[in-house]
Amino acid sequence: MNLRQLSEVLGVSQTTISRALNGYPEVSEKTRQRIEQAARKYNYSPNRGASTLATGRSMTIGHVLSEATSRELVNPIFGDFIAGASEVYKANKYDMLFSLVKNEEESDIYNSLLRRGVVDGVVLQAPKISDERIDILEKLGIPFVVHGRSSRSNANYSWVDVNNRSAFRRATEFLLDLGHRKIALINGLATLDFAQRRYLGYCEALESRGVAVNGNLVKGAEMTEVYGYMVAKEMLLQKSPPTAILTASMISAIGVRRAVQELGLTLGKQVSIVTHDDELSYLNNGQQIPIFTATRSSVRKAGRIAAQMLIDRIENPNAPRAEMLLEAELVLGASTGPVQQ
Amino acid sequence: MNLRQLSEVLGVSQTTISRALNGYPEVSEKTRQRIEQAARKYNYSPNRGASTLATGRSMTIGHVLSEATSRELVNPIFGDFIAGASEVYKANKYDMLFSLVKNEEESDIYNSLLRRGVVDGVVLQAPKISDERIDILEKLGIPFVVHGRSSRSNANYSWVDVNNRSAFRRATEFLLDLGHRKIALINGLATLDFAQRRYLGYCEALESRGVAVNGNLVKGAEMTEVYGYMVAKEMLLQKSPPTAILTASMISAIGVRRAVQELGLTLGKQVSIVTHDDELSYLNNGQQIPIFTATRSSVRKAGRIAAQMLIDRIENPNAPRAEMLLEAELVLGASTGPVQQ
DNA sequence: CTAATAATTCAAACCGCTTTGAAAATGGAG
DNA sequence: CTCCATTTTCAAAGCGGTTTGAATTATTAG
Repeated sequence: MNLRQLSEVLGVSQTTISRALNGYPEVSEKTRQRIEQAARKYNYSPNRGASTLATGRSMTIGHVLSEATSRELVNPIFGDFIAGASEVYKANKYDMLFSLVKNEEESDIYNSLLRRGVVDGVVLQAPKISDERIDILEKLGIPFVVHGRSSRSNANYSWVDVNNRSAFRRATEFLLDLGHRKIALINGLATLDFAQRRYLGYCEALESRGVAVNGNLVKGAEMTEVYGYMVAKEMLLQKSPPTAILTASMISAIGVRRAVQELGLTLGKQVSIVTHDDELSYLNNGQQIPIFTATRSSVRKAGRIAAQMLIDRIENPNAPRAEMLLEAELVLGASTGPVQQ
Repeated sequence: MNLRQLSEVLGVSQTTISRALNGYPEVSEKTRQRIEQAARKYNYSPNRGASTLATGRSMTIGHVLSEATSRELVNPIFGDFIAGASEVYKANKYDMLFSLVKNEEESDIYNSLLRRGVVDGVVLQAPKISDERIDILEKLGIPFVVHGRSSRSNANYSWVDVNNRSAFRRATEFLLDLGHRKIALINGLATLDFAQRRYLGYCEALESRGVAVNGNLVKGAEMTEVYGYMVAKEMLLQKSPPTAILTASMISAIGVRRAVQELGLTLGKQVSIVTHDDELSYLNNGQQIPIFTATRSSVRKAGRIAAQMLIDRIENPNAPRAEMLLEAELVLGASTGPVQQ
């Protein structure tokens, strides 16, 4: 059933139907009722291609996820982030388009999505410290929102981010307070902005207490379980092993725990761990007492906020850029304790 | 730059350009070259809304993910599955549309996506033993492919699935061979088809060796780390605890491991674990020697296959339904050993 | 060199919706 | 009851492609 057919059935012009269904005031309440009822009865919804063409709006938002060219890695937080975003999209009648691209194709895809009128805006994830994508999007003039920030960019864009720096400063200070001095950081990929900020927070805390940053105790790569395991094991076997480890995600923390236990050490005794907990739905950090002491911030919430910001930008292009800095909680769990002599 | 503008610049009709770009034979190779070059130069791509309208094809495939109404849970395998699918979509110039819906809205969404011409087909994930969605899709006449199967449905649909039954039969037999008789199963949600099949495989193996299935040793729910932990702990504290545990995913296996270790037991000694490994990119099952003995099958590969099947169905609606049963490998890891006296 | 055929190119119709500017219907005031 | 202002409805013009059937040009045969 299309618009013309419905208009014939109802004996009313297509204009009137369109107006009635899109909430324009030029149609009487009585007619609107009648039309809405008929639309339901005959199972009519406007064709997407046609309305896109007529309005110039696709009612679709793009999420582009780039995978490292080397290893084909999917970010574990991805699922929860877009789950949050898609709640908001649905409420606002947007659809979500998803593209997975190799790094080197990423600039093209934006151009292509925009040019073809496939999306009305995009969400940028996992920005690098210096990220040319932001400039590309700025230049193309697509509405976009960044999940995270890009430190070196001086473009004026909208973003949602966790206060990674202060979270990791606090986490490090907490470990210092427990007497730890050899504190390792098993970070995310060093080129990513969030990892950089966490590193800065970590350094700040150490330096404020007069503890020198030891390069051997800082590593970063994609946050897999195996990576956490490998690095932790290596560090713990050094002649002067760390007594505490900060790690960038629950997944890598699980790997670190495996290494600790394999070496016959006990969590919270010989080795303390603090991680960052994105509150992934399938990976709760324990129940009453968290498994890991953690800096905690819901990535799903971040998804919701990013989605709403983007919709606002799309529907009101002249509004000023929005910024939202989410503070992480520091929750105390079973994985930390005072340093042992 | 749109088609009309490009045609004016080139001094060629719109028809010719469209044909040249879409690979029709009615245009000379020389003209085609010239047009393709110009398209690149002027950054022209056909508008999606317009071509959707003209062709009736949206070149978009929908993935609908339903979240349990009670707990807002995102399936951890989701990311890798769609990563696989989206490789294939990209190669075939399809886009991927993603909807997260509450269970009760799921039937509507298909109707809506189809009616509005938003997608050309959909992928159905996590089918239940008895799943009305399959009938809905059948009735609507949308091309679709199921990731998994629905045992009670007698509809004739295309699917890709892991041989869950034989995988878990083999895994159970393997544990029996090691002398285990008290073997627990920590399964996925009992309403899901894959969980049912795994349960059947488990029962088959036990019964073939004359071991009775003990209802206290079989549980199922969403596969989170915490769930694995809780159930394992409870079971291991029974008066007659299991000596081996089968679990449905790496995530829950990690929870089981936590319980085992917390009770001061050793993996592969007092307690053996076999899990199913979907080969998630961020959760490798160890390196040289797998952490867990596991039935292994790449969910990313399943995503690729499902995508290709669906594209085939869309482009060739009369082709017979396709079925693909992937056999899981049984890989030996460090989490299993002979039963202890 | 012309006629017949094949290879290209073209103008126009169509896909289904939104939206404009004009026309018709309704209501209120004089 | 007429006239004017206000509501309500309408026909038609896009939006930007694809595709059909006709017209043009190039090629080959006679």
